[in-house]
Amino acid sequence: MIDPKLLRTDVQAVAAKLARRGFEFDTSAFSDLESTRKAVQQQTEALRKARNDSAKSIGQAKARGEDIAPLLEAQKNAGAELAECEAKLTSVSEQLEALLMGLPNLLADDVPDGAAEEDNVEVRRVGEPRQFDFEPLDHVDIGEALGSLDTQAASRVSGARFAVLRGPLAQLHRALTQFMLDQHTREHGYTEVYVPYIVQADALRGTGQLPKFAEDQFRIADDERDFYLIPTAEVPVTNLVRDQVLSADELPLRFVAHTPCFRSEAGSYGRDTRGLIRQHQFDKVELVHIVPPADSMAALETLTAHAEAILQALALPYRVVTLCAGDTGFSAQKTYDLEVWLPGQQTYREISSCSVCGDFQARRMAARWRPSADDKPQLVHTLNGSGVAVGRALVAVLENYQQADGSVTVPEVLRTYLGGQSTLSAD
RNA sequence: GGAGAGAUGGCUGAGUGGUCGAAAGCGCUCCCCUGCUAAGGGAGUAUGGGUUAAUAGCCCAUCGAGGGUUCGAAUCCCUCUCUCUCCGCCA
Repeated sequence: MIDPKLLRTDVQAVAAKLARRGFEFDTSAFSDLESTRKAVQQQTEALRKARNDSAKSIGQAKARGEDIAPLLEAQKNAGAELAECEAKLTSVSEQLEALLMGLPNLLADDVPDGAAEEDNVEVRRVGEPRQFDFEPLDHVDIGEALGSLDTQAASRVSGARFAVLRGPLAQLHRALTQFMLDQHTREHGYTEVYVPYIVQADALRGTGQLPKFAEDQFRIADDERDFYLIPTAEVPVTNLVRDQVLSADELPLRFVAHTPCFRSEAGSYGRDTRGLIRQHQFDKVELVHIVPPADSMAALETLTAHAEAILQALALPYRVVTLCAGDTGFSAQKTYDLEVWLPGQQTYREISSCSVCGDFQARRMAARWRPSADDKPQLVHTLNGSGVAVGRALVAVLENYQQADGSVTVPEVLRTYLGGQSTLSAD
C-alpha cells in the first residue's frame, strides 16, 4: 500500500508516478473521498468525546450520590447521531481502503519507461550459448525420449497444465531443489523455512496478490473454510513478519523456502501450452529478505546475485533484464528478471524474478522494526526473488545439456545429488 | 471428535459496569547518589489514527476478533478465532 500520508499531501505526484505504469489514478475521486473521510471522522470523534464527557460526568454525579435521572434524560437521543456518523465513517473508510489496496507500488526512479515485455532493458549477459553440432530438441522431446516426461498421464489425472515426471527427471528435479537449498543456506547464509502451502486471504492481501488478482489464485473454500493455495512462497514467507516489531539486530532476515506454487493461469489460454514452462503446479526455491529501509536497494542487487549464482553454478547461459515500468509487478518498486537460454526454443525465458517492494507489503501487513530502543516502530522493507524456479531450471538443464544420442549430461554440481551419475539416459 | 481452562501493555500478572489505557513486579531509558560492573532514590517507558511545523500539546480508538446490552463495557450477553490440559484417533 502506498503511504496514505503521501497521497494526502501530494496526490498529483503519486498520480504522475503511477502513470508510468500505465495506471490511471482518478485523483479527484480520491480527494473527494478523502475529504469526506476527514470531515466524517472529525465529526464522529467530536460526538464520541461529547458522549464520553457526559458519561463521565454522570458517573461522577452518581458517585457524589446525586440524582442522575435528568442527566440520563439529556443523553437519551445522543446515541442516534453518533451511530449514524460511525456507520458513515465505516463505509467511507472501507471505500478508501479498497481504493488504496488497489493501487500498485510506486516505481523506483531508475526503472526504465515502457509499456510491456519488449521494453525491458537488458543489463548483462552471462555465459555463452552452446554451439550444437546437431539440431537441439526442446525439453518435451528430450523428456519423452528419456521416457521420463509424461504429460498424458498428468492430463488423465488432473487435466491440462500438469506434468508427471518419472525416474531420471523426477530425480533431477529433486537434485536441483536440493542443490539450490544447499547453495543458499550454506553459501549465502539463508535460513531455510518450511511453510504452509495453504494460506488465508489476509496473507495474500499482505503481499499484494489480493484483492486485485483473485482470478489468478486457486481457492479452496467450503461452508466453513476459505483458503488459497500459495501462488509463490513469497506469500507465506514474507508474511512471517506480519504484525511483528523486529529489533535492529534481527535484521536483515534472509529466508529461503522450497514450495510448490499453484497458479490458475486464467487468461493465459493457448500460451506456453507445450511442456513444463507454464503449469498450474510447479516448484520454486524462493528467497525473501526483510531489511531496514536504507538497505533495500542494495539488497536487491545481493538477492539477484544469489539467484544468479545458481545459474552460474549450473553453467546455464542467462541474461538479466530490468523490467520496464509497464511490466513491473503490482507490489514491486523495481524488478530484475533472470532469463535463461533455452536452445530448444532459441530464446531466453524467465527463470527468476527478483523484486524490491519497499514498504509496500510491510504497510499492508504491519511488518515493522525498531531502529533503536527509543524509536517508534517503523516499516521494514521486503524483497523476494526466485532462486530459482525448479521446473524451468529442469527445462534449462535438459535443453542445454542434451546430447546427440538423446541422453543428457548431468551438470557437475548436481552429480553428488544423483549418486554420482554423469549422464541421464533412457534405460 | 469428546471434556475442560484460558486470551489484559516488552514480559509476569491484578482488575471493579463509571477518574482504567489499565495496579504491582520484572525488564528497559534517563537523572541523582555512591571511589570502582553491588545496593539505593527519582522520573519515564503501548500501538494506531486525527489535528499540527512538531516524534509538543489536545482529541479518538484499541484489554484475542466481531456483534449486542448500557448514558457509560477490559468488566455483562452472543458468535467466532486461537492457545493450553486430558481422552480418543492418526502420518
